[in-house]
Amino acid sequence: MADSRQEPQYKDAVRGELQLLKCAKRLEQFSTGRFRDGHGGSLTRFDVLANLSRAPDRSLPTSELAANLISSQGNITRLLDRMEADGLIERGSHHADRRVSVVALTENGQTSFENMAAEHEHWMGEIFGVLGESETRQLIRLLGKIRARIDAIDEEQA
Amino acid sequence: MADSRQEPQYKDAVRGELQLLKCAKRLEQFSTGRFRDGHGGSLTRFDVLANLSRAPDRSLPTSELAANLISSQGNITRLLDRMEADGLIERGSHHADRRVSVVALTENGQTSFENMAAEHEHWMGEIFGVLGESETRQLIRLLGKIRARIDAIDEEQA
DNA sequence: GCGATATGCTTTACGCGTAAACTATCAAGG
DNA sequence: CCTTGATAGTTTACGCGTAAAGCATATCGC
Repeated sequence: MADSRQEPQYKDAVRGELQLLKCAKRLEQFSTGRFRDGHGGSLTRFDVLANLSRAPDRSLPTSELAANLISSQGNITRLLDRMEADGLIERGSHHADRRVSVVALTENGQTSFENMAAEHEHWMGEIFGVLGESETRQLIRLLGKIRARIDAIDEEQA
Repeated sequence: MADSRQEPQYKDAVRGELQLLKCAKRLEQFSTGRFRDGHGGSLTRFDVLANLSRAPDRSLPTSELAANLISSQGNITRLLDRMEADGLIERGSHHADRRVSVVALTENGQTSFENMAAEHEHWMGEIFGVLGESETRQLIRLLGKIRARIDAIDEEQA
């Protein structure tokens, strides 16, 4: 901080950030838009369904969902409220710990998820097809490095 | 759609999407968090200030701002309401067309922007420093291809 | 001119993100 | 026991995104 020299790299860094954010926003817009038009869903709802569908008995405590989605606890509550109202999930109680509420996929939620997943995979294939396999893996690798770096910086500060 | 063959590429495509979205969300979280702690701002507010700062006389009609930010007109109104309340911008009227409201940076907004910009550049340098120059450019290139592909697909459908 | 239409912005209703305060429950140590 | 502290969820207040309806003003074709 004492030394405020301008490394040439910095300009590309800001360009990189912009490109990254815009690209992600565009992608999210694309997916959410398609989900909205087809089913009632959004990308986040899809993510919830995907997590539940992968879970051992298609159910998870709320807190584990919150950990997988990058979203705060408080938000999950309302999200699940709406999804429960739409009949995609059900909330039950944990046998041993009365604090936790267990979220389970309904039949309806499961089939809804399967339809969405198939479409979603198709779209992503169309989009990432523009990069070859090796470029896609390259992209994944670079993004991973960025993410790890951010995590590291945040930990330093803490 | 008739042919639902599973190309091996598809799996990497979905992985790529996830990685992209998570990385971007993480980055936005990082920047917004730092801006919030330091100044009152957020990444979006910063973007508004940046656009105004680059404009010929530090002012732009609302509609042009809306075009540069990826955000709907309706949202801009409230965003500018808050920023005006915070004394960062001022709204005036257009000399010829009484429909348009012209947004201008205040002194306060300009200095606030300069501080934010310096910090922001520093953070991005720290983060993207983990990639070399060539990898950063590579990342920018790949993201550009993805974005162009999405635009192309959307246009096809339209 | 003047009605139809387009444009710029605001308003409204809502989805989804955060942080922070609150409630209920559980687990541990005196 | 029973306080003390951690943990699971909910609630609240708010920022910021969308779409759609509404209002004022311009503009175009008659």
